[in-house]
Amino acid sequence: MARTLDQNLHKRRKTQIISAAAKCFAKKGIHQTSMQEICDAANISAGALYRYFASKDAVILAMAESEKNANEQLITHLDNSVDVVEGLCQALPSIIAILSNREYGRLAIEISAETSRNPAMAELFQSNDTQLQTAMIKALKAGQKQGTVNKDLNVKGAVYVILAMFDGITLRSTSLASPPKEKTVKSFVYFVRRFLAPV
Amino acid sequence: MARTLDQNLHKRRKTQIISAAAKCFAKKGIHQTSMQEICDAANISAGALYRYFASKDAVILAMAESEKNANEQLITHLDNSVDVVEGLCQALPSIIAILSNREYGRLAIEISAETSRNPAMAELFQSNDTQLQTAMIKALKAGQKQGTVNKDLNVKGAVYVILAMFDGITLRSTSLASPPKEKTVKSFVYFVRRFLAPV
Amino acid sequence: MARTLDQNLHKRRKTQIISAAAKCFAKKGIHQTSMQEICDAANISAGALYRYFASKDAVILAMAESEKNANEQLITHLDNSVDVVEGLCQALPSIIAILSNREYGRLAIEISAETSRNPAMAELFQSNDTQLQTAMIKALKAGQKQGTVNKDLNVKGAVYVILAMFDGITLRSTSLASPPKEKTVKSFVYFVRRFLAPV
Amino acid sequence: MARTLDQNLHKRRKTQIISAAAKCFAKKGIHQTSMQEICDAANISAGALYRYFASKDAVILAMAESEKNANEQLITHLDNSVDVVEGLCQALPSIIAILSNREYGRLAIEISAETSRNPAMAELFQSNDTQLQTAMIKALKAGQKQGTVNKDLNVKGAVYVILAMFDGITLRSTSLASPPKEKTVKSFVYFVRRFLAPV
DNA sequence: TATGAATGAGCGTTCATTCAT
DNA sequence: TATGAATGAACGCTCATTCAT
Repeated sequence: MARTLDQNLHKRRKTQIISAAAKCFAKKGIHQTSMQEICDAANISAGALYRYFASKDAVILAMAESEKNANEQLITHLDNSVDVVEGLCQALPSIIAILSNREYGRLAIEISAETSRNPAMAELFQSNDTQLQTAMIKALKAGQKQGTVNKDLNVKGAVYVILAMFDGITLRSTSLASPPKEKTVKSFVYFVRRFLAPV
Repeated sequence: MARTLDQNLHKRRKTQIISAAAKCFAKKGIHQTSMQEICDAANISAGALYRYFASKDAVILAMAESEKNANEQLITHLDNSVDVVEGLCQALPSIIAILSNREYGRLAIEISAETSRNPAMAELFQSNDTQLQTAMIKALKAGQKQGTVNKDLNVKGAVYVILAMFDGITLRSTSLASPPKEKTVKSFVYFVRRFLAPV
Repeated sequence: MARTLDQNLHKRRKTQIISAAAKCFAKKGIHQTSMQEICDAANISAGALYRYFASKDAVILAMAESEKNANEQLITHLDNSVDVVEGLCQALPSIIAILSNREYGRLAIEISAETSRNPAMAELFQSNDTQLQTAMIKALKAGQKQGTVNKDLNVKGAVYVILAMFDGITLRSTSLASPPKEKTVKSFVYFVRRFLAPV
Repeated sequence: MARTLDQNLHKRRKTQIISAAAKCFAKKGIHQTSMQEICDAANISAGALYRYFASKDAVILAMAESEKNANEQLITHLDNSVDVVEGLCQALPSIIAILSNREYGRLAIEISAETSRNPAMAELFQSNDTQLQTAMIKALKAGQKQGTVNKDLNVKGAVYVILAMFDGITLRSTSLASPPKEKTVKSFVYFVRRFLAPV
């Protein structure tokens, strides 16, 4: 019982720290955020933070790990759709909404930047991405068998194109002043349908 | 005359510093690069650097400014093509090659990250992007008149989609272990043609 | 009775903490050892430790106190010998063995270093040393009466010389890679006999 | 010229830092002295100190290196004496005076403590000691040939005994309240003569 | 104009000690 | 009594920036 409480507390504290860190990182960038700022945001002392994370790098990594939820949502969505293309097209507005969320986007870019220099982050990113790719490839191949996806499509290439598009949406909507407008979203839907659906 | 020489020297020194900074930023990230590292890479003393740039932020901004060349190349290319779609499709492999260049990509991401927090950077990014958007919109509209571009296309949306794709390529090829393979490039070409060309 | 048990427990806990501390101090040095390390070595919580010792300084002092056993052994030995010189010479190999024991030596040096800065430690050291000096002086004077010790000897000075030699053995055998070899031990015996025995 | 000035400045600053550090280390102990305290004592800023020494460990090592002068003085003295034993006996009072100097002794003990845990320090100590041993062995063997040193002596062992005695003097005079008195010094002289001189 | 020594605030991290449970 | 989470000051060290030369 005490054990359970302890572990709960431990998890709660970690979550509390990670979400404080995520906010700070999104606002100021990973390397411009000091541990003290994270502590302040999480309402704990510096010493306490180090009971839960061994270093700033560990906080960064944990934050990145906790960001993979978006992917998981998308995968679940794909798995549950009867027609991949239509499923994706219907989901697209809300996917784009997530991708263009300011905090999500800034964090994604910070993580990307970190990825090219931190091996642990790179591994994490790679494995997340592979998971998403695999799920999409499976869904598209199934679609090709079903006849709901263009049979001439190079599936791997198509997945790359779509994921690049997603990443691009994230990058642009944080760098630019405003997120994609409704008309733009429609263009994305149009593109995806035209690209994936049978001719 | 002496004045001209002076100004030339001044410009050359600035360029030298900026390209040293760019290399460092790509290698270690903007905020993990110290001014001393830039000085060393540029073969200049700390005191001298500050004669050319008022602060680290000024160096960052100047570096970002110097990175807009890629855009200009693309714009020139579009202007010179008779058929936008075909022109773009032919240029695509080399565009993708540029976008997936490791140093270019890392710098682009660093700049993106900076953009969401530094107003001067944001303005710069915005203006570069608008320039590119405008050029592409113009080219696509011309194409629609010419009959080389699908008339049903929402041109602004299409441009957003294509630019997102470009940004996505950059982001993915620096975060992932390897740049897009030949087959993937073909998928991009296939997509652009299918998306833009008349039905 | 319960009281007695309690006090026994209390003493046992203290001993347990002190010997854990001694091991840590010898391994890492007093000031590079954290209270947490002592707690871990003693299998006790931080809170519990502070029920037995008021501060780290108190632990250090108690550890130093517990180290005076070596002296007591030596004193007992001297008291029991009929001929001081021969007694000492026979005991010398095992005394040297104790003095050159790595853990003992390191602790002794740590304590010495502490002694020059901590008045309580200094007092402790002084009193231990005085006790040993007194015992040796007494033994040597008795020897002079008996005729087993050189009558020309300035007893106080001789004791200083011998104790310095002991301390030197300790210092050298911890700083140097190896303890004194058998031949070296013989030299010490030769020296002591030549120094103390009647001409 | 500028070069020479620079190097002079560099050396002067290093010396200034080392002697400030030595004072601090003697007063408070190596690990209880903060870099800030050294900076304050040397009248420079933290940043400046790190231009001259890469780390606290580097300062400690340099300080230890600068302490080997005492040895060198002794070696020179031995080399210049016609009769080793008499030379040593005459030098003994001033050697003991050096060894019992408060700052020298405290530093020596700090260095000893450090030696058992820091490989670089151990190597330094070892090499200094070997140098001194070698010089003394050479001098004693020459003495044996000359007839001024007891021929039965195991020279290596004798050197060990004498050096242990020196170290012991250092250790005792810092731990104890007072340095050895004149009578004690006489005992040392008596011992050395009796130990080394021919029977 | 160029140099590089100097500054000092601020960084990530540790640890003796306290105290709610 | 025992626990171990929490504190916060202080640590070793870095770095953007300044300025005497």
